[in-house]
Amino acid sequence: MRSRGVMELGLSLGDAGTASKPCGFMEKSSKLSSKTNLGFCMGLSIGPNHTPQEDEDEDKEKHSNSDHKSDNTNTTAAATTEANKRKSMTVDTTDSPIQLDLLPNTPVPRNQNHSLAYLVADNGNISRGFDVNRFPAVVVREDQGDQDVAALSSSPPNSATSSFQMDFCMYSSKGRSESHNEADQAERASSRASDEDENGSARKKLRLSKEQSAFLEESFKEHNTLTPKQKLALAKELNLRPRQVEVWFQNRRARTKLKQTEVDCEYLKRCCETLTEENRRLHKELQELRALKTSNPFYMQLPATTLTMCPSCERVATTSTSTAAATATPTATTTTTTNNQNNTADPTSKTTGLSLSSTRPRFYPFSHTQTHPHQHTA
DNA sequence: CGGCCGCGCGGTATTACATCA
DNA sequence: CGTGATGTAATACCGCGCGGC
Repeated sequence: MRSRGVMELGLSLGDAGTASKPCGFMEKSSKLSSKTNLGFCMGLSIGPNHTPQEDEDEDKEKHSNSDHKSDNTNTTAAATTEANKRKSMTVDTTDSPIQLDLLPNTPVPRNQNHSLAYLVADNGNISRGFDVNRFPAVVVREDQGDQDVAALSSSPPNSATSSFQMDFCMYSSKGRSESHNEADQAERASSRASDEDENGSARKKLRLSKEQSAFLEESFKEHNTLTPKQKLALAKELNLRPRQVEVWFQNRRARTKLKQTEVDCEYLKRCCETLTEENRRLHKELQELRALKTSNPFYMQLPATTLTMCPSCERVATTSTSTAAATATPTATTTTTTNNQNNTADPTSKTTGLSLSSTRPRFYPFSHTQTHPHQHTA
């Protein structure tokens, strides 16, 4: 992991990025599955079982072969080659467990028009839908002559999303908006499918299920960047492609940063307002003192230390030796005791690491006296 | 030292969904 | 209630820079 982009403003978003427990998300699978009717209870993986070492090897292999390369490809030729690679990879069943959704409740299938023939629920219902975000259609569908799959598979070889368009599988959509009924979703899915029939290059981008998002969120709380191993494990756990997991984390980091920037902007805005107000107050105070000087020359003959400023609350106060002056000029002292609300919660002093203290007097020859115009609770 | 590779980030396009008139 | 316009969030991609090898 790099440290380059880590919270340049020195802010922390709570859990994000604080934990360093490796593969913490691995511990969450059971938890998540139990609390959210996560659908994938069983996987019929055609490939061998994976040990961590195998995952690592697989990771290496994928990186040497992988879809990731295309993201950094600058030439069209290379992109085309990579797209072809990816397309061919979708036939590889190693990473393509057939998922059986065992949810008792029957959620709304998202893409009902995609074949449901392979879906088995524990109550015996044949139901569910395919999630185009999941496993490769070719594995189970192409030999069925499914026209949707045929349409999907007809993506241009140079389409950067060709493999993605073929990624789908059964899934539970229980968490999705309940405002959409089955017919709705089927209709929309059908619409999408027909769009693809017309234009095979249409990008297929469907939202992750709530379960998937929640799981990713939990993982993000554990660590906001992923090692290749973690990425692989997450992808397997959620039945997503590693690239999807990677992209999700990238976007999640971007969202975090954006939100933090907004918070910082608010902070700075308030600081600016506070300082403006303080500046105005000080100007006013200065004018009053000047007026006092001209109207009451004797006042200025008092010792210089009679007007001091409290370093903690930054109010001008009069000492016992200036009682007469204070009494004579109640306006001045009243004005200067205008409370600075930010003393107890200086917005710049917390997580931002920003400090406006340099804009304020740092040292005052101040000593609290009995005539201090206010009380400190500290 | 330069090239390659992997990765993160900023920017942006695209899509899905929500809200409102 | 249905529908189109609009806004927002989510997902995905591209290009670039950086650091390690």
